[in-house]
Amino acid sequence: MKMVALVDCNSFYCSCEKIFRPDLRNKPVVVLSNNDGAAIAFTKEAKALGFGQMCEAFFKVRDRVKQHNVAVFSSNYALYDDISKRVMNVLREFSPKVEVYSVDEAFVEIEGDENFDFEAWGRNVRAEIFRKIGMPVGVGISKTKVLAKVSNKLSKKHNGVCVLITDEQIDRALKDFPVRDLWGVGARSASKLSIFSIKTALEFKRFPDEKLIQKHLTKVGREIQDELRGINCLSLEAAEDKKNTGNSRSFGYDVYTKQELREALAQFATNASAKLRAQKSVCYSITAFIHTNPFKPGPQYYGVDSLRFSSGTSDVVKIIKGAHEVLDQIYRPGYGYKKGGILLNHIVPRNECQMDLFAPDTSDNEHLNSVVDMINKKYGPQTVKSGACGINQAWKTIHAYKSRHFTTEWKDLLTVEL
DNA sequence: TCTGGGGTCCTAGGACCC
DNA sequence: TCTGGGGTCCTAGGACCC
Repeated sequence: MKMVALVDCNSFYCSCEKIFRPDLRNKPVVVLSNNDGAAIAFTKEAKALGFGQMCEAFFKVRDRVKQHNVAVFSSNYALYDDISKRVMNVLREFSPKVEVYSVDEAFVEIEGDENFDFEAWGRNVRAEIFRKIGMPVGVGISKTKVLAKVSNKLSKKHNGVCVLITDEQIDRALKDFPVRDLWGVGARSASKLSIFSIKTALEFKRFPDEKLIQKHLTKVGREIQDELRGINCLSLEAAEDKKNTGNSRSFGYDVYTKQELREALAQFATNASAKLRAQKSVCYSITAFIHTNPFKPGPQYYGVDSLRFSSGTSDVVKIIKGAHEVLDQIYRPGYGYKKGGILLNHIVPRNECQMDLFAPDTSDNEHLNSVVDMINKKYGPQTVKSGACGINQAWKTIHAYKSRHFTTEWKDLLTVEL
């Protein structure tokens, strides 16, 4: 009997911060988005105080945060990524089949006969992850991924573990489960379903006209319906290489000069090309964009364009050059730019990459790139990079409340005094 | 004052081919 | 007073996810 578990971390970003701040146990904690613009993660204590509205502008709640003594952190993605990897490694001790679905959750395949105690399995996973990492997780177990998602949501009310295996267990759970809360059903799909008087997951499961579902919700909706019926449509998948990758940021202030945009895009190109090399891939084209602040009154401009490389590349020098060429096309003086970014497209594994016989310079400077990657791995990200990225980077995102890189930089290692 | 960043999948429709 | 039919590939846009 194969079952699927969804394991997800509770208030992941906040929990990462709390690992290194035991004084914050049971205290309200909030983590902010880039630029410290909005609150994006909350502990249950913070939610109880009325925080928890996704993307609430931070300046609006700053006074209330102080008043309630809420701990505030800027987002520290280097820390969260590292904690995530550690959690996933513990999961792999429990099953060879683990699909990392996002930074804070994973699907895990469990095999067991009729006598297997799935509940105990879930409790064990929870205890181990907390013991080894200090991360609290919820575990939902059922027959399919969609049902495991439902089960996981219900686990919050069942001390962190929920098992839905028999038809009675499943239907009882689906009866009170709003269809909008199903994985894959967004606001659009939910409102379409309400036309057919489908409000709960059970009504969706039992809705007989599959062709109608296909027509309005496409194949995606049809498969969700099947998964509710216990039919596996969405199999567990091994981690695959990214098909697109990119890097973009809001700037700390409105940027007017092309020189600053050149620096920023060079930095984004540096970050994205490192991701590409880490998965041993190359890309065939690059897209760059810059745009003004859509929330500000006044004239708006959105500039975007792409270019193709003559051959597949992951060379940071070529990718920066590409970003700058696109910038030359899209830059319009006079605007205050709030955000910029780049995307790398048409990604293929490096060993499947075809060379262009007629292009003048097709060879990546592989030696240079690998030495740079090696140094940055050993001494920390950004130890060596192109001068095109600039030195001061005044445009950079604001991070006023950032914690240290406890697990990824030697200089930030936590010291404990006894 | 501020309003994130990084992805995936599906479909329709245009371009192109024979 | 008609101007094929069938197929593939690519892209833009929509929807959704965390």
